[in-house]
Amino acid sequence: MYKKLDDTSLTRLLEAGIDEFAEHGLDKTVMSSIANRAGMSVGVIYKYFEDKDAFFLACVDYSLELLQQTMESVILNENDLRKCLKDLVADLISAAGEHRNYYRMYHEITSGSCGKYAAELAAKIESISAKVYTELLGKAEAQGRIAIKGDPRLFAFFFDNLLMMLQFSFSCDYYYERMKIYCGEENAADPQAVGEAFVDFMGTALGL
Amino acid sequence: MYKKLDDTSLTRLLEAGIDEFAEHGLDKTVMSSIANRAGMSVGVIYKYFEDKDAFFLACVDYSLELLQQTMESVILNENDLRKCLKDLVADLISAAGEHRNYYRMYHEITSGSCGKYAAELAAKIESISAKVYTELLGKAEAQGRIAIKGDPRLFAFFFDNLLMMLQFSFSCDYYYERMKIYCGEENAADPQAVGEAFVDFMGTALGL
DNA sequence: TCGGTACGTGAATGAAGATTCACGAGATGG
DNA sequence: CCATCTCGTGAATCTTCATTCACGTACCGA
Repeated sequence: MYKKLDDTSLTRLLEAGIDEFAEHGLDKTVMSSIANRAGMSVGVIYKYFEDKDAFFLACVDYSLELLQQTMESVILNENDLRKCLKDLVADLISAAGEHRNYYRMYHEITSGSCGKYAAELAAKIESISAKVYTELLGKAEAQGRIAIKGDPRLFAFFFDNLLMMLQFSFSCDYYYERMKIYCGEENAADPQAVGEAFVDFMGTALGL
Repeated sequence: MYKKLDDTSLTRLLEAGIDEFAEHGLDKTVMSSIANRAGMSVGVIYKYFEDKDAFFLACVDYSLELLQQTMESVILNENDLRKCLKDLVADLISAAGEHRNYYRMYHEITSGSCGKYAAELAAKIESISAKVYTELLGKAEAQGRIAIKGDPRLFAFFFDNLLMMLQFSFSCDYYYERMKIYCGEENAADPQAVGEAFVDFMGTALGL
């Protein structure tokens, strides 16, 4: 039963890969399960990709593209800093819930077994978020609204750390459990509430 | 060449396990390399532990014990809140550099391939840090020194998120690369400077 | 319609590594 | 000093995949 791959099939394959990798991690994922899930045969993966690692990296790229789209759709249409921040946080938190697996992929690459790609991947991902935060902080400074003590890069770093953890907390098992322990089930079940608390927290830190 | 395991040998085995797991991750670590590194034979691991997973979990427990010792040695002898915070941060950051591998183990368990242990492990680890932060926040409130808006658990959550990321940044490859990108090489090479910036940041957020 | 090519298929192959187990070296105790 | 038991050893076994490749179907151009 031969079936030619149309142009959407590659996408289907990548998505199957993302689902499997997000669920089991790079090493525990079995190539033939990915093919199964995508409704095609293992061999085809090797027609398009060098090996498992290369395929994994392609899946990472694909999920990053989607994350990037999410981020870019957020920031550009607001003037009020606080509202801007609020929207950013709300959107990212709901994206984390909706596209759980893309964030799991993101988290997966931070793990030890991707060590050899650490530098390369960090550079690739940073280019996404740095853009957003530069813009955000730029606005704030232009408005003379914020009081950052010291190196603004460190400030951006802390901010992104927090935001990243929030996203992981709503997409990865371990961090979700951790959040429940810290904040209680009620809060963990109410992403928007956590987002608002975070905006308040950042508001204070920014001296808003 | 038979050699009886004295009481320190188990420790040696666990430490070898931690080193290997921290370096390669759970799945990529090879059991016989661990035995090699510990100077004994593979078989012995299976005399003491059910299987690879069980051994890994034992290694996690052991590294958590050591992390716990670090945390407990910090907080107890200060009255001034800001100094207390400062010491905590400085100590945790240098611990992250010195006991890199314990933190890598900690990070390893957050990854997808440990999914089935997520809840169990989160509970175990939370019991360590919650104690410290409860104490810290308790002091602050007693002194009427802080102005926490909203649920204090969320505040503790954000605080720990930040601190955890700082520790990962000084111990795990990916996060270290990321920190360099955000903060520049100079800052990444100067843990104490980053720690101080963080204390300032938290100081503002706390309304100190 | 026919010959030839392109490409998906999935069973077969090979490697890697977790786990086992028959062995024998030390310990113990009489 | 011997008999017996304990327990570490590491080569052999057994599984689990990643990767390959001989095959056959669909497509294309003539």
